[in-house]
Amino acid sequence: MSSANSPTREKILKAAWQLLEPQSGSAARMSDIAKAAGVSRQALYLHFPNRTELFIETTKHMDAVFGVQEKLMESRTATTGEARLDAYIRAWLAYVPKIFGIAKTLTTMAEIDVDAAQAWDERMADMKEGCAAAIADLVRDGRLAPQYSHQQATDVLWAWLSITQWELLVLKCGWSQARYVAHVQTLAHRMLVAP
Amino acid sequence: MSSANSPTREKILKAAWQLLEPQSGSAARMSDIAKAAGVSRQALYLHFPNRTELFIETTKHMDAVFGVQEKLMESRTATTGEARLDAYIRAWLAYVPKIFGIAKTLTTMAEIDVDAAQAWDERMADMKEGCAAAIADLVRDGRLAPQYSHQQATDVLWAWLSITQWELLVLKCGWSQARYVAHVQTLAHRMLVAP
DNA sequence: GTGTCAATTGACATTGTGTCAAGTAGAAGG
DNA sequence: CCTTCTACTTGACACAATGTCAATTGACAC
Repeated sequence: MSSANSPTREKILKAAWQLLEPQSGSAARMSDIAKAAGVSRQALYLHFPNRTELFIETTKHMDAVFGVQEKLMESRTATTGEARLDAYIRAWLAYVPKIFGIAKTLTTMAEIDVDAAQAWDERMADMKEGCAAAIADLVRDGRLAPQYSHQQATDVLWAWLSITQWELLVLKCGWSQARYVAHVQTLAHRMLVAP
Repeated sequence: MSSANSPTREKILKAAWQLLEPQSGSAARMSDIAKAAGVSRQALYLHFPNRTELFIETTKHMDAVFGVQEKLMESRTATTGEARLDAYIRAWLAYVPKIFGIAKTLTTMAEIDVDAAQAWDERMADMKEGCAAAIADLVRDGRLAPQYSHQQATDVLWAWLSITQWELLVLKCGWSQARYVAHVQTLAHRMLVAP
């Protein structure tokens, strides 16, 4: 397993990341990653116990590089609940295209692999907390639409921000990223915010 | 490949269907299906060229048993566009829980297998046609909300009716089926139908 | 009876993951 | 200069799952 930040480990993570990029078709085998990283296949197992764990660590690595947590936290600085909702939607959706490749891979693996499922669920739970916080501010301002409970509003916002939803409209229907963000924001305002 | 409706073929399809049922964890190997069907593993290859094709045929078999096409067609009999929209949403969402297991399996396989991807895409394209037809009736009645084009309205309705969206709210968030149907219908009315 | 057809049996190739053991190269330190 | 430690390589192997192949069985029809 060796030290947490060895250059070889970095090379492997970088290669995995690159191979999971949306365009490069998701069949990233251990040997592919090893070749891309310029190390032996066995070196991968010196740093990660298995394929699943390698991909989980890759997502953590991406999170660290992009500073997701920080970006999502910025939405906390908004004064009104509505502004916070907008900021959160914008910040999260800006992140989605970057993580799409690995997200798809992990969710696919989650079908069979319990660890992958758990890692993914945790990730989605984190995102949901952000949704809940934004809705909480809306409630505080007395602006949550009356037909939704706090919990239900959180649930639907979370579902609208899901990566699969982004995939359907942006990748399969060809919407632009900008149009998609505008769409979700409209949706959130019209359905969740009281007039 | 043998004849299209032999009893063995039926047994295999039934076993595959049963093993792909949502609750029974999606790891359905060829040997599992053979055992469940009470035939040898090789018998599967006498009726289906490979695992992908077996699952594709299983979905077709389910469609036939449930009579999806007919049920979805019934929404055509609605007189107003709004009624048709409601009917279509209701008919499709009633079907989703039944096909969830195989849907998940096929979409997972689609990540690696081109044939599975194509079969799934075709299925989703069929569903989208139903969306387009409902929206067309709305347009005919002059009731489509002005901010959406015909195409965009079709796209969003299609995305809302996606199986993954159902999965998020019903399976992961624990919404009841009835609440979910009501939610999507509210969404469609408030966002797509002009006041 | 004989032929035919579906199904079984058992062996095998292939691909990918993960494990293991022996060997190597280089840096650190005496 | 020599040892020793560590990270990495090499090559072999076990294992699971898909898919292929050939020989065999058994039932039914003619």
